[in-house]
Amino acid sequence: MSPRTSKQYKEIREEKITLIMETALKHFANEGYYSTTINHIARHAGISKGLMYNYFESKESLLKAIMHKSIAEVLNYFDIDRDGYLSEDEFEFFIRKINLILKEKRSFWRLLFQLLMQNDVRAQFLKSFAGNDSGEEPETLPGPDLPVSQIMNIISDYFIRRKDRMGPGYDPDIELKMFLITMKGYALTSIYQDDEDENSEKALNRIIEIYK
Amino acid sequence: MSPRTSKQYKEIREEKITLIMETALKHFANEGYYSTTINHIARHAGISKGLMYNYFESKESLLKAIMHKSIAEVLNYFDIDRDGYLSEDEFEFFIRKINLILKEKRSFWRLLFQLLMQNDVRAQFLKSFAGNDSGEEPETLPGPDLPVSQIMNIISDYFIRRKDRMGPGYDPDIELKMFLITMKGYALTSIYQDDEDENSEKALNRIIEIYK
Amino acid sequence: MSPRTSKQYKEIREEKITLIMETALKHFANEGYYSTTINHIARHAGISKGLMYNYFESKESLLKAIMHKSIAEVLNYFDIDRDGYLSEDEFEFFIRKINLILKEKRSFWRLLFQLLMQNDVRAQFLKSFAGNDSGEEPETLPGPDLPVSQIMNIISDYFIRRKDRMGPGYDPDIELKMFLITMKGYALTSIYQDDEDENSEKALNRIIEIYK
Amino acid sequence: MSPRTSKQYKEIREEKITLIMETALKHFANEGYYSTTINHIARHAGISKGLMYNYFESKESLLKAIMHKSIAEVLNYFDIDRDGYLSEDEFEFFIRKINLILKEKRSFWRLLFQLLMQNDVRAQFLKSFAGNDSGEEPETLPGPDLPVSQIMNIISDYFIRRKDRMGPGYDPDIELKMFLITMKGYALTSIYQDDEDENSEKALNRIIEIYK
DNA sequence: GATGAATGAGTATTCATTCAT
DNA sequence: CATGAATGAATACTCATTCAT
Repeated sequence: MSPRTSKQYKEIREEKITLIMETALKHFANEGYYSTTINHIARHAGISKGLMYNYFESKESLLKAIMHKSIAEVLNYFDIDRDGYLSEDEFEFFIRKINLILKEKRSFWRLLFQLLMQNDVRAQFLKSFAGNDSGEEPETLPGPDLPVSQIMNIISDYFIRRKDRMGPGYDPDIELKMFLITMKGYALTSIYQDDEDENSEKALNRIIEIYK
Repeated sequence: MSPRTSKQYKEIREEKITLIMETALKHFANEGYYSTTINHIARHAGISKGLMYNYFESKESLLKAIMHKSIAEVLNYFDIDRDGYLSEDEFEFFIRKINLILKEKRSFWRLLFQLLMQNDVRAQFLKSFAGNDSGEEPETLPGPDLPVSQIMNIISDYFIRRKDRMGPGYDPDIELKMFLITMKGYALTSIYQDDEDENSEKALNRIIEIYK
Repeated sequence: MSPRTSKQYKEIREEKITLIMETALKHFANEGYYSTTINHIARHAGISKGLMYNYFESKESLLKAIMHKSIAEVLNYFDIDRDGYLSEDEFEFFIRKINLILKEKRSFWRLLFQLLMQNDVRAQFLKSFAGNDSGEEPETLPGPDLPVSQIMNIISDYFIRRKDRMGPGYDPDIELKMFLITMKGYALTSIYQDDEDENSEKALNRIIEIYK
Repeated sequence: MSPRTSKQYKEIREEKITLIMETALKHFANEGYYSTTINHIARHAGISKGLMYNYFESKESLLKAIMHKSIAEVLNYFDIDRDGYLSEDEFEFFIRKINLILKEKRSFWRLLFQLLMQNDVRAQFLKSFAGNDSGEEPETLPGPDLPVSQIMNIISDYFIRRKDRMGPGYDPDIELKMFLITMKGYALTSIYQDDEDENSEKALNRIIEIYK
């Protein structure tokens, strides 16, 4: 009956925080942020409503925490701190990585897409990301300074460099735009597809074939 | 002195119904269905809360009415009752038409995308459309018998026929899938783009170039 | 195309008033006063909502008008202005008359019973009828000075006089009370009985047999 | 510091549920179901509106819960599981018991009578009780299998057996009907009588005298 | 007289949030 | 740290009543 050490407490805390966030993310993503009640989350997480408020100030701050964390994980995944140069093989690798992360963090992506569809939320996101000349790919919430624009720059560079390999009439801006459109469509298709599809795999290969 | 004729009443009614539906659509699309209150809609439409309920049974039935009408308009636009054959030029025309309708009915598309992101709603939509082998492009609500699958078939045929013009290694299934992915990405980009972009026009031309 | 005479107008007015009151009474009685909406009444009477307000100030005043009229009719039926003496045959006649009027004005009675079950309404009724020693049989609404207590007195007298015919141990107060209880029960049974029942007839005869 | 035990929680819950139901019953009975607002109930119960909805899904379900419980209590009171035989003394006991329960559960009876006066509600009640040849004494809501018809049968038997003690010309059907009418009238009089009346007591004795 | 569109006060209901234990 | 009873502001919805035509 000795009291728990503060280390144990910390573990419990973190465990619960993770549990709450994961449960919430799943339900936010599937049933929608507004339709998901705190009660619902608490029940499915097997905890009490009150406990949630021990860890998160409000429903909205829970949402923000989830987005923060997810975005950080996604960006981490891309290991951005590199030289900023994308070789052809790295480009293919990059796309395949996106594919993986789409499947792995499907709930997050669903939630993100969902949130971006509301004007006020989208506006807030866009403010968090300067350097995005076309408003393409706004990615986050009141996040910290997130290097989305860095990624965008690297990709942009890739398409500019690619000009050398492609024939005349190649317009990097258009190709970049087409690539972004395609990836957006691919993402949307992927995260709302319930069963794995072999055609998806083939489509991904085709995308690589076209834009590599 | 004497009461209005029933024709006059009908006109008033239809005018108000249109006003309400358009106001609601705009706000549902921009602020989200759940975030938009009936009060908000009424205020912006310049009418009272009560009047809305003279014409629509509930907030949800208002939503359904909007979706019904919009879907009907969109499908009408495509003039489905043709021979079911899509020539190359018709294909281009078709894509350009989609582009126009995306811009013209932006609010509807925003709302549709938004709704489709919620599992239960999406499920309902998908049930309304049989013959859609991949679950692609589910389009409606408890709509009437809607020819979305017909359109899908016509497009599918187009890509199969295209095999003759393309070299070996051409896979109609994959090309169709790629086309759908691209159109989805294009649509998503288009309806959430605030200002018109010349690159969009060029991207559309590129899409036609690639899939024609 | 000559304008209607004021006499014709009056006829129209009275016709409509009757129509509205009868329709309202029917629905108040069957679905309850609160559950019956003005719309409902208007629709079933085949008139507009507005017209109702030409003739009645409010829903409540419509109710009061109905009760007034019905009560007047019922009292009329009893032809009170007699000598105040009830012979044995007149007593039987009186009971049979009640039976008839219960069946003829079933809707009114249903409504009356219903209203009397609400404290505030009942209180208002009781105030309208002084001279009612036991609070029994309160009968009306803000009616004019209605001779319910007169009737009560006549009946009371009847039971007192009856003492002579009955053996010792006969208590007029108790017999009166029993009679009132029985009639109340008979009324309740009668007005909520959908199909005519031969036993009802026999029960009525039994009541007469007992209390004559 | 530590949360309440689940036993404590249960107690609190049950206490509040009882409080809400009793408050609601009182007001439903006196002011009528429709005229009684949730706000009104909450205020008089000294709780918030919201709490009511923690325990009851809706106003209607609160009503149903009240009826269920009351009916169960009333039936319990009659201790139905006996031999199905009613002796003369038991019959007297039975009537006196009814008298007691009328006074003890006055609010319930008022509410019941009130509800039975609305066609749709009455219809629902009647469906809950098969085997009731005359539609007399319909007693409940979507109740469980309630032995009202059992009671009716026992009473019916009593009146049939009584034939032996009574002279010729005795008709059990009519006597039963008369008894039911009388009891209905007695009940109605009793539950809407504000002050206790010695004549009531005498009337009850008279009823026993007549039908024993 | 007659109509029904329009209003808004009132009602039931939901749900994030607080807090005593 | 943990619980769930309790709150009340916000929201959808109803319906008697008004009024321009």
